[in-house]
Amino acid sequence: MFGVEEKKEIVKVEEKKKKKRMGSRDIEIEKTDNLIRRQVAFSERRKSLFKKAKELSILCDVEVGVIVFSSTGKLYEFSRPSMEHILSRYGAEQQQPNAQPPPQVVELDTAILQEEMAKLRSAYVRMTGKELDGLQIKELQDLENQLSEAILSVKGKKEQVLVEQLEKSRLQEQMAMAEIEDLRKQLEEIKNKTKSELGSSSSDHGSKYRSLRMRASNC
Amino acid sequence: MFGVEEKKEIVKVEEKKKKKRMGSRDIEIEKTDNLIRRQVAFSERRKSLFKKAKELSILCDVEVGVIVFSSTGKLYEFSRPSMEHILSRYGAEQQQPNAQPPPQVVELDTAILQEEMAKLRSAYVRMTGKELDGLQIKELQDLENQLSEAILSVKGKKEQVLVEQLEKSRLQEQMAMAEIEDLRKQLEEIKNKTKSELGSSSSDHGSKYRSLRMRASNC
DNA sequence: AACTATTTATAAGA
DNA sequence: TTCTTATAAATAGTT
Repeated sequence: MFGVEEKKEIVKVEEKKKKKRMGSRDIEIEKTDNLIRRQVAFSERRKSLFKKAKELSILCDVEVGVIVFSSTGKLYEFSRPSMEHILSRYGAEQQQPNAQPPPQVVELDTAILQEEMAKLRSAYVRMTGKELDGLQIKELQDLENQLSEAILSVKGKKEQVLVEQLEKSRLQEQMAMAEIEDLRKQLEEIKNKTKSELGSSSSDHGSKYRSLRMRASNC
Repeated sequence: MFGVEEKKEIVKVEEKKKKKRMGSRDIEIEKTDNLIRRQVAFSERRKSLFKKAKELSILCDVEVGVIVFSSTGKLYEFSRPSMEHILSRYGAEQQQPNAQPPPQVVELDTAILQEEMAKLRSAYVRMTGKELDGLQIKELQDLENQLSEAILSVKGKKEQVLVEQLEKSRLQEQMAMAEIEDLRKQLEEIKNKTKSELGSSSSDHGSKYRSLRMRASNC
């Protein structure tokens, strides 16, 4: 019955009949005139904002968090999924908005540490005789000298350890020999005592301990 | 001319004429069928949401923060005033529900790095033959073998570098000799030519070049 | 990105 | 506050 053009005409006529009603947003004007209007607007717009946020999150399958503090200080919020999740992710994405001045410092430390690490690794690798390309004769000679010193030092230490172990062994050996001697004497005494008091009983014990003594003194 | 009722009728008629176009939101339906549509919708709705948030904050003089994570993980945000301020206030209002994973992670990284660093430093220092206390004979022997290999490797590299330098020097020497020979011949020609065409003029040039030739052939 | 038909959102007014 | 209503905006589906 009525096409698009006709409808547009109707709207125009109505604009003439009615005074400007404006379901409009003339954002530029801050703080709507009176307090009542502003509070109403806040209530309605807040509701709409949360509704839009919800639609966005569901329709587009994304995560949304909205926080609003009214002029009276009251908190209103919407989030999907939890605000905790949203803020956690935000905090991870950014550099932790509230608090934490160290992150920058820590990062710097890490960078420095990594640089030192690289140098140390390089020095170590060269000490193993690898990655020597690009070194000058002088540097190679220094490296060789350092390695020679190191090898001498290691050989010295090895010798020292061996000597210490030897001394330790000898000491233990001597202690063992002393104990053996002591035990032998005790046995000798008991044997003599037994011999004099009784007739003849266990007679072959002596040879056993003598052979042990001989082995010990042989070291 | 036309009242409200008439207009409503017109709309009804148009609905019959046109197929369902729906500038509608049938939120209930998740994930708009195809990907393209969803991405477009996301872009448009995100923009609108931020616009609405801005209008709310200005018009009603309130604080608003909006955080959006797209399905690809990209972060979009709007806030008035700063998000830091909003989150700080939110954190104060709540019991600080947003965690601090970053600092912990960073600290952990630093700790790990420092531990690696300590190991590497220890290995390096031992390669220089220092701080060998506490090592077993077996470990000392392994270290010595490693150092021996390293020193052989370094000596080999040194020899290689020296040989290369020597070859380079010889090549340059040969080139220099060839050039000298060439120059000598040229001079000889000029000398002969000059001698035959003119009488006697500059006579002491010959000795100079002969001495040069002798030096060159001496290498 | 631009267009169109419709649905929503919203400022005023009651 | 809440409801109504005229109008501006937003938006799904097309092109």
